[in-house]
Amino acid sequence: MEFDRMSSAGYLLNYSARLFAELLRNRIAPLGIVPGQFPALLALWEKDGVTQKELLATLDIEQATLANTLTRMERDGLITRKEHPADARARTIHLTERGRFIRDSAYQAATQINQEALAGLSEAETKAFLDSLRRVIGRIKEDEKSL
Amino acid sequence: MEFDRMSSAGYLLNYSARLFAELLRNRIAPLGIVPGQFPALLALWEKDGVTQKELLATLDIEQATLANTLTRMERDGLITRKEHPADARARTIHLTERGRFIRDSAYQAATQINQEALAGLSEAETKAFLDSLRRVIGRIKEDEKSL
DNA sequence: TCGCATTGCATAGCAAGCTATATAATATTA
DNA sequence: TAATATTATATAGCTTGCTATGCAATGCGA
Repeated sequence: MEFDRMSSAGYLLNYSARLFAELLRNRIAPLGIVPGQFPALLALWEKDGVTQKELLATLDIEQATLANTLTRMERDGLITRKEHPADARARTIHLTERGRFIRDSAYQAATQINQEALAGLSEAETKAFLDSLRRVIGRIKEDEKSL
Repeated sequence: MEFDRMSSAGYLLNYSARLFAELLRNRIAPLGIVPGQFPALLALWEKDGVTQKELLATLDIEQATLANTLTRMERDGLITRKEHPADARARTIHLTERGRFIRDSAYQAATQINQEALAGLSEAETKAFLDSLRRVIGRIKEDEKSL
């Protein structure tokens, strides 16, 4: 009556994010990776051999979340971690051969999912949609600072 | 280079959903509730005394997720569960006084958050944005069926 | 250079989502 | 009506996010 979920940006964003994640999960399962590993993989495909701290700086998650994700990625044979040559606290993160190998298929999967999910929108609508998303994100991050 | 997160609907949706949830979490913390309880509360404020199955039918989550959320809501003193008069397998779900009491403040908090987060968009842009979200959701759910 | 602050990472513990499976009660059917 | 199927809910175990905290190594200032 008074609060319609389907008119609430917060609700719609949560729901669509879950649907997207599910789609992606199904699509990349054959590659042996899961959605939470995607951002870290993207970053490592760009630049390998970095420390956790350097990797973290390129991602929008918390340090503890990344540490746990990296542990699972190591368990799954996607990365290895070596001692840092100069700082015994740090470790450098390296893609395994498998981690490197799946790159193209993973890109393709993600690109396809985005295309399919947005297939109902025109090119102009898609542009506006992504732009609105970026502006909403920017707005919330501004807001947070002023707390 | 080849895959820019900030142009990926999936990434932007995940990120904005997390930011929204964080905002909501902070805003409703004083009420003693958390974001995951919101949809169930909305439904119960509309109609109380229902079974888990009836409640589930109005939500977009899985049965097991709801069962766990209800257990936490009971622990937190928001609901109680009574034996169903006619079916010993089922239980009816009832808001406590506290669960009923926070209704208006919770509505207000959610409404405010939506407004603030969308404050950078014009009315027309907001409309288009919500409409795109609903269309994307619809599209993915269609897709899923044909798997 | 010794002591303290900072830094890099890990761990604990929680929420909220999922799938798969268990359990008990009810309903159906041979 | 006895055996079987279905239904309502709960539980186990996983991921992905979070905050708070621990711990060891490094860096810096007196």
